[in-house]
Amino acid sequence: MVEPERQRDAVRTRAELLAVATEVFSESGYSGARVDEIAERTRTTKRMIYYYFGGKEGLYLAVLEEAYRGIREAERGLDVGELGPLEAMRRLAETTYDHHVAHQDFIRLVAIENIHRGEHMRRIESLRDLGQPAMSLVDEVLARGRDEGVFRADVEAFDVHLVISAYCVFQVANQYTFGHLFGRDLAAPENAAHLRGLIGDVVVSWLTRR
Amino acid sequence: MVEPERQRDAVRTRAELLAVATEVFSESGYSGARVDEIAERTRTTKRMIYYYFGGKEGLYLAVLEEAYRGIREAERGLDVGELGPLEAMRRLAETTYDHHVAHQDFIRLVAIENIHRGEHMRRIESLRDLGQPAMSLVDEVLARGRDEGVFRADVEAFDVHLVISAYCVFQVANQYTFGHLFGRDLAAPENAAHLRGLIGDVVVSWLTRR
DNA sequence: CGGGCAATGTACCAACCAGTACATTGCCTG
DNA sequence: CAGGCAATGTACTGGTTGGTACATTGCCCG
Repeated sequence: MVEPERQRDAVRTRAELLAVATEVFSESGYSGARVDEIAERTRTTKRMIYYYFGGKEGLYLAVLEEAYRGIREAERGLDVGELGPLEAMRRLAETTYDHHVAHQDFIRLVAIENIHRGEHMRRIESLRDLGQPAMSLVDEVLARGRDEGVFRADVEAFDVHLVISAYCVFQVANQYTFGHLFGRDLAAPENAAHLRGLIGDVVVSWLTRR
Repeated sequence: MVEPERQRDAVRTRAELLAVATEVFSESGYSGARVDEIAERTRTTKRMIYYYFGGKEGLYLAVLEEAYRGIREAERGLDVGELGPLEAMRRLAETTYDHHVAHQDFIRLVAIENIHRGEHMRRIESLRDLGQPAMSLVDEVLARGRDEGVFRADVEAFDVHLVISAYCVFQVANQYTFGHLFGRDLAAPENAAHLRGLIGDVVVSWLTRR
């Protein structure tokens, strides 16, 4: 049964504002984003931004929180339980790569938030220690590999997660400057397979005990 | 002989504007930066920004060009000729780490430029293929290691440079969000030695032939 | 040493932009 | 079905901000 297209729908209005705001903030940064532009791209008006989110900053906070929530959701879908530690770790790294490439808006929001030294993020309670689940997954695979004697024992999960994140975030976040400096396009489809395999290789050969 | 403090000094005025603008743009981003604030932090007035740089964007372009020029200068100081390929590569990675930690303003400018999809950078002729020198250094060490049989032969200099850059840039560029998500401070001095050694370990164990 | 121009300062403007006062309308509940 | 409130629209504002018109001043060169 399709819902009748109501003229008034608080949920839809709020959701639409949030979706458009995510786009605009991610395109232009916090200061660069225009409240009027966000409203214009919506079926509603600027007035509603103030009604639902209090103001530009409140809207940005909601965008940030929602974006992180979405990422956490996506992370939950990952399961490497049936693989051996070596292949599991490779899968982890390469899936993280895919994941980042598929969520460029989110990476851009994170970059923007870092420009502002994380001052907004710090005020969102639900984001505290949000990284834990992702790191637990790494830790699990790492521990399994250590027990089986295939991984070296002197590396922490945090370090592994850091190396993987750094590589995958950089791909997206710095694609324009890095690409220009070296005359290569990190986002070009023909490079994807190689770049994807690269982080797998790096992590596996780093962790493999010899 | 100390120069007399002249009241008028085109060179000094221009340089001061550029230095302050670098700070302000790096602190607040392109849209967030205020022309008036830049002028206020200077011994001169806003008028001079338009006199020397044409406008806000011209000033930003000059900041970007100058920042990249400074980095290229710094890179030239690096010499790993007397070291064996293994130690040279480690030195390369760890020095890059030091270098990025020491030039956070620059990393922030790069992040800002990426938010704007590199549209300003593309218009600066002197930045075309500026990455070449840095990559040549990596290539040299890599080739030496391959010849001596200590490095694997299936990795390109570009890939190595990418992995190192990604890790080092991430440390600085994402310190706020990553630090908050995991309750760790990437910039804390007590973590520096470990984080520095980490990228050395990763690169060396990745490249080492077994 | 004085004319002329580079360099600088002051005061101002018009557009922009986040935010709001006030009116209105549709939907749900009793 | 009607009354009340959540939800929405319109029109406006005051401060901000990039940019400029016009005046002035100090330095260098002939």
